[in-house]
Amino acid sequence: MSERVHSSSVTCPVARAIDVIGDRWSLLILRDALDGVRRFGDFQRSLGVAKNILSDRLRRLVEAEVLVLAPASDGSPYQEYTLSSTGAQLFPVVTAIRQWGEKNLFDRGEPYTRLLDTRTGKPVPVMKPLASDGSVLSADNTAIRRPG
Amino acid sequence: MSERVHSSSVTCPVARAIDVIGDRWSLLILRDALDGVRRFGDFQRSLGVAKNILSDRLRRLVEAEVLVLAPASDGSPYQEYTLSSTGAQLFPVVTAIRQWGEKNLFDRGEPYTRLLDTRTGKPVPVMKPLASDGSVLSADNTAIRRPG
DNA sequence: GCGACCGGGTTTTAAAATGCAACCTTGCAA
DNA sequence: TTGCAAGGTTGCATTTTAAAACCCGGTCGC
Repeated sequence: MSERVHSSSVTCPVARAIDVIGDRWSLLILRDALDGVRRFGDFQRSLGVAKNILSDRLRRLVEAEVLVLAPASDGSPYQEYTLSSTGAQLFPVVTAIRQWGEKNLFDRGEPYTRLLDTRTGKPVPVMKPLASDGSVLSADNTAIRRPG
Repeated sequence: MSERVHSSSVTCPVARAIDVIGDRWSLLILRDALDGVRRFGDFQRSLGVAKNILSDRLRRLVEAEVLVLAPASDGSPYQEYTLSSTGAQLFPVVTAIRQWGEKNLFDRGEPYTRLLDTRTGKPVPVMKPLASDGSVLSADNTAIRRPG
C-alpha cells in the first residue's frame, strides 16, 4: 500500500479536492457509487458516458483511493468498484450539491429525484454549516486563514 | 428578468447542479467568490487561469444566475461579480468539499488553509447530514426515490 | 468442442475544450 | 498625447473528450 503524495504545494483543501473529484463524470460516478452502483456496466448505463472516459475516471478514482477495486461480492467472475472509507466521506459533498440543486434548479411543480432516509421514509433535511455553538454559519461570518 | 428554463428532462438535482457548477474553474471561482473576491483581475490572479476561460466561466455563472454583474461598490469605473442569493447558497457545497479535502488529502503536519468562524476564531465544525431526529445520516441509510 | 454472447475494457480518429499570446477598448493621469 | 491599467476578445496550437470499432477472456447453448 503506497502512500499517496498529494498535489505539491497547493495548500487549499478545496483546490486539492477538486483535482480529485472536480469534474463532471467523477462527481456523477460518486453520486451513483453512493447510491450503491458498483459495476462498470451499471455505471455506463446509468451515466451514458463513453467507455474510455468511464474507464479513465474509474482508474483515477482508484488511484486516488476514493474507490477500491475488489472481486464481485455476488460470485460473478468480475470485479467491482466500491467506495473506500475516504470515498464514503463524500456523502456530505454529494448531498450538499443535491440539496442546492433541489432548491435552485427546479421550477415549482417540476419533479425531481429525492433523497430519503430509509429508516423513516422522510426527505433528508437540508445540511447547513454550524458554528461550534450550534448557530448556522454563512460565508459572511467565516474567513480563510492561510497556514504559517 | 427572464425565467431560466432548466436542463430539459434531467430529474436528478445532482446532475443539474453539476451542469452549472461541476467543473474545475467554476468551483474555484465560487470558492473565491465566497471568500469575497469580486473583480475579474482578482479572480485571474488568484486562480492563474487564462483570461478567455475565466471570461467564459464568469459569463456562464452569470447566465445561470449564480453570480450577478453589478457596478463596483468602491467607486471604480468597473463592474464586479457578486454572488446572487442562489450563489450564496453554495456555501455548504464548498464547505463540504473543503472539509473532505482537509480530512483526506493532507499528510499529518502538512499545512493547509483553514476556514474560521470570524466571531470566535475557531475552525468551522465538520458538516454532517442529519436525519429529522438529529441523528447522523450516512449513504447506507438513505436511498434515491424517482419521481412519479 | 465450437460458435455466439456478455462484461470489461483499449485503440483509433474526429470534435471540442483549453491555454497562451497578442490585440483591442475604455477611462483616467501625467 | 502618451502612457498605463482594467477588463476583456481573437487566433492559433495543444490537450481532452467523445463515438465507434475492435479485442479478449469467460460462460452458455447445443
